[in-house]
Amino acid sequence: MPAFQPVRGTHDLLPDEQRKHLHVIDTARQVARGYGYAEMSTPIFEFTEVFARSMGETSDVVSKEMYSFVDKGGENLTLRPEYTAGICRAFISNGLAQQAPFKVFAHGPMFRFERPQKGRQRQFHQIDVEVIGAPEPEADIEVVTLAADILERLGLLDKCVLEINSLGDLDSRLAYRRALVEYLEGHRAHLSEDSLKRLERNPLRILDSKDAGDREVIAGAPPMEAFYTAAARDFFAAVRAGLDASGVAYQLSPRLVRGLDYYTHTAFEFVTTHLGAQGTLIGGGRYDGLIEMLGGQPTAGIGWAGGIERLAMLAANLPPPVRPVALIPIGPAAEARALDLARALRREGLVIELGFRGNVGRRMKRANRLNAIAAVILGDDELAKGVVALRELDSGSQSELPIERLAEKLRTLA
RNA sequence: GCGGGCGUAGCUCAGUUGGUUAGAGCGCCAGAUUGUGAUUCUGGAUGUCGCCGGUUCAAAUCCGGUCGCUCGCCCCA
Repeated sequence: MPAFQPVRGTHDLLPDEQRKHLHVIDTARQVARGYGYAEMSTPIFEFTEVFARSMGETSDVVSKEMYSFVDKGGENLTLRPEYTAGICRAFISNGLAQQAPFKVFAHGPMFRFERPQKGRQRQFHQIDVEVIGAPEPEADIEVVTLAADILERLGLLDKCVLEINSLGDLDSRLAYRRALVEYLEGHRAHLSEDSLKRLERNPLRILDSKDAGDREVIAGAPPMEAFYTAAARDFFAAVRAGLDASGVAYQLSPRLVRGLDYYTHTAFEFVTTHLGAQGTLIGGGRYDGLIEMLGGQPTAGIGWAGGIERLAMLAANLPPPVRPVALIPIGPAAEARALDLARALRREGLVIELGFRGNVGRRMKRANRLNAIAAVILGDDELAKGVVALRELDSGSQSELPIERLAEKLRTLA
């Protein structure tokens, strides 16, 4: 029988990899807490409509990348491809409008049926931050600053660039879209095949194209900012002023657009050149129309998501794994005593590893492999004297000490 | 969905114009050391050469298909 492999685009998070993920999550959680964001989770699947309505039926994610299925009750469900829609759904279903501005941090697995690539898997993981019920530019500033602080703590801020843009409010956006389509229609002959398709579904994305021919056409396109309403222009100016005041460096990217339909006003990405083609570490923006699209009262919102795999690949400052203390009993009497001793030491907060089998040599070898800081050897001789032999594995020095002083001594080593 | 590269031991990889029993390093196991790791020395085990088919006297090697990985397009975190 052939051995099973993990499903394409999925990966096991073995302890080493899991440790990196936890480092990213813990760092983000701590920084978010400092900003007053509480942690929450939503279910991994939702009614398909939650995503279809919010992200837009024509977006690539909804139209061809969702893991959708009909459950045994006949419900149309989808494994979440992103976090924002689910959190907004939760905001509505739990009647959280009273708590606005509702500020949360979340993390978890996401699912998209895409061709796997470096930094792109079918099951991947995100950290996520949302602020719902805050129409003020201060929310944009806070959310972006929070992202920058997380990146800094991970040692990544100097490896990426913050690009920001404003898509304007709904009126600005519709007016600009009309003007852009009109301009692009006049240059059809010079557009790439991909962009011709985008012209129908999501013309703004053409601004983002990497194709050389497209870029020439785009260079002559009307600028988005010319279509901002006065309110949209003021809003964006306030956001930029706030980032300046916070000392967060950014680059204006007039052609930055995002792939999901719900974005308005501020759009931003922290982009790195260290990861190949999938260079967005954190991306997000404002989604003032989204809650309403999902059936709630008109409510402003802004947030972002960061790819944990991508962040983990680059993150520095990874704390080293905890070094255990190996407890090595010799003989039946000592083994019985060791069970009790191990529990007592763990209650003291120490990390105790009991090898389950083998002679002293084998257990010492295992202790070494686990990078144990010390081995505590407990045999009949020691038992009779009420002591243990303590061997510090880095130096190799060994000494005897009374068993009741062991916890205290081990704490000084760790 | 489209294009390029790659699949040999647990890991990283070598393997000549197709030619006998497929190799190295690391790791693993055992012994030197039956109450002491790491270091040193000695010995040992481990392969459906991704899979299926074809060419050939002969295939890890050439050809086709397939699955997987990987890089890019696309998309996005």
